[in-house]
Amino acid sequence: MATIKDVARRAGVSPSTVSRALSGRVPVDKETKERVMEAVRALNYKPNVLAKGLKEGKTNTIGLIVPNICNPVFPAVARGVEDVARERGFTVILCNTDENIEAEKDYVEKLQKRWVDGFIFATAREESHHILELKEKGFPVVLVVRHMAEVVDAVVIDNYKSSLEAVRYLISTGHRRICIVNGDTSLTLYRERFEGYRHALEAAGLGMEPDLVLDAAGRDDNGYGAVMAMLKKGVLPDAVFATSDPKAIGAIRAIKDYGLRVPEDVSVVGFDDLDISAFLDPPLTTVSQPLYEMGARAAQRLISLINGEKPDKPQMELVQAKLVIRKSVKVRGY
Amino acid sequence: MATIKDVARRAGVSPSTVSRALSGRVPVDKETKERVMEAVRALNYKPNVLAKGLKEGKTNTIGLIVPNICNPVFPAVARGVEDVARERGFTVILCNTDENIEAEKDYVEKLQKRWVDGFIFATAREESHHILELKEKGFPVVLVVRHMAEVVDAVVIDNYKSSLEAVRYLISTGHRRICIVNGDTSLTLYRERFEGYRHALEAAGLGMEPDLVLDAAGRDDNGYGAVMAMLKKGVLPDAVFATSDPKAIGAIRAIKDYGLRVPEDVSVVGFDDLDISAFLDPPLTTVSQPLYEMGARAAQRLISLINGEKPDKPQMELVQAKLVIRKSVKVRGY
DNA sequence: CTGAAAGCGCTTACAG
DNA sequence: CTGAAAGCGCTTACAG
Repeated sequence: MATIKDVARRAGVSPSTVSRALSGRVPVDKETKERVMEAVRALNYKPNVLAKGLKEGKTNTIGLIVPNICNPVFPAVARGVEDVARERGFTVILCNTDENIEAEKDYVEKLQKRWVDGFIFATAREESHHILELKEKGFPVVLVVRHMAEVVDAVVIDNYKSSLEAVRYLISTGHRRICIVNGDTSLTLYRERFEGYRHALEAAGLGMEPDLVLDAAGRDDNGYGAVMAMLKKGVLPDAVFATSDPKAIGAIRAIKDYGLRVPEDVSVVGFDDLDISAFLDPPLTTVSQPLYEMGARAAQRLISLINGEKPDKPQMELVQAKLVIRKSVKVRGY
Repeated sequence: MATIKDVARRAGVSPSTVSRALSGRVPVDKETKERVMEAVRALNYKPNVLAKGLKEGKTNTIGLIVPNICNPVFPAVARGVEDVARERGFTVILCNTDENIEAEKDYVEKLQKRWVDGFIFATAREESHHILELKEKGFPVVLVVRHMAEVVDAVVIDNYKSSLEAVRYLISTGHRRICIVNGDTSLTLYRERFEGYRHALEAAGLGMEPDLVLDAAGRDDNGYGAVMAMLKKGVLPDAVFATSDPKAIGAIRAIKDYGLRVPEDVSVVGFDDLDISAFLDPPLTTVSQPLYEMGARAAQRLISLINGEKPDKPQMELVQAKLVIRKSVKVRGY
């Protein structure tokens, strides 16, 4: 636990000089510097980040707020964040909020007090006023996966377009009765995916059948129940568009348990492209989100903000999602 | 950004008194305390954790070191850690090391210098001398998922026993040619799982066939290739014991791609019980690891250590894993 | 180029 | 019960 004083003593200089030699921002006599470095090595000196942070008012730490790291979308995002953070000398604090805004506020308050230099939120909702407040206070904030209006920097995909494209693909392969298994529509992202679905149908002159619009909005709801209930009612779609891969997995399970085949009887398209999705039965055709890249970019952006870059206006970075075609969709010869 | 001085001024007392009123550890006049609390509220004062940490030599922060949060075993562990950490007023820093010992050492060195009060490692290997060193220095350390000899506290399952039980189940359901798809045997945990396999076969008087011992040790190797290669060689097991669920998924995919059915032709048992495993086709029979609980217990243990509890000797906490029987194993009427 | 001093925001022995 | 002082380990204007 050598301190700067120990190093100074050993190198025969003052602590100030040690500090300067280490910072590199101030000219220091070459030979002095060498002596300091020598002592640093000998003592295995590591500056105390706390003291440094207290003095400088920053800690090189960022808070990453996710709904739940167990939701398979977020590990890759977190990994992207952490990789660029580390590379730039930052450390990341992981916070799970379970979509609970009060819990999130508490967390943010706790971390904010000079603990953390900025936040990445993967939890944004329309009601997330605390995020706006942070931003207004001048606190560096960036959003990922979910965005809020245009007022806060965000790294997201174009959910509307991706969903539109996925449903168009289903239509172009001969599907006419396309069911959607949607998530929590209090989230913009799921509303956008729904709009993509709606417009794709509309553009093809297909009406939207209320019976084919399913909900799987709960925390661990993967749509199995909703799809099974639909089937049991005798409603038979020729395709299911699931707005997440877990929901696609739930839908496939329900279809099979009901005694139908995927994709021969019902095609299924997912959204996410999780690691396992290529290994499902059948391998899942799905919208691939570049989750790692989104995390990485969010971290880059945040670190720029922390380093004092003042962009004229918040920027919404769109990263490219793309439909990955595997085997869960049958080309129907209508 | 009110500081303790602002509060003191407003309450008409000294900063020392504010500090004492807030700590609760020292008697303070009731009325004075009220005035202080009043001022705290009015100013929305939050103590600066950095300053506090600098003074007290602790930060209420723990480092969680995992190989890769994208490996689906770790999110649940992380969640368990974070939940109990938060409850006890701690914050968790997430570190991914990709099994790279040098990267890990760097990380640990960086965090150690009073940044972090203790570590939870999910990355332990036999070569992890730095973990031992930390421990020897008196730094609070606990291991989770993987353990090291008996010298460091750890929260793990009995991998040998769980694996033994799984293979016994396969034997008791009439399987005779049981293939194992094993992971990286430089990890104790995979060696233990292998031993369980070996002993179960031995106890049943079944020889171990080298052709049925498969390796899927690489980072993203889920065994698809190894199983497919075996099948193509004309080696046909009646069951596959996969030592992780991702490997079970890879094995199932390979078996099906080869034109065989699961479980009619080949049964499959996994290990982990991931969230999706119940929704695979067929729903996977697998050893369920209580990952969340393991994380939670590891955090409890670590926080006890941080709070100065000095157990006579390191403790290896065994949590219970259990075989969950679903539909990927066929009872064969031999 | 370098040292002595002040200060970041707290806590805690030391007096009273 | 309470205040003034010292100190945690750094950094950085201020002199020289």
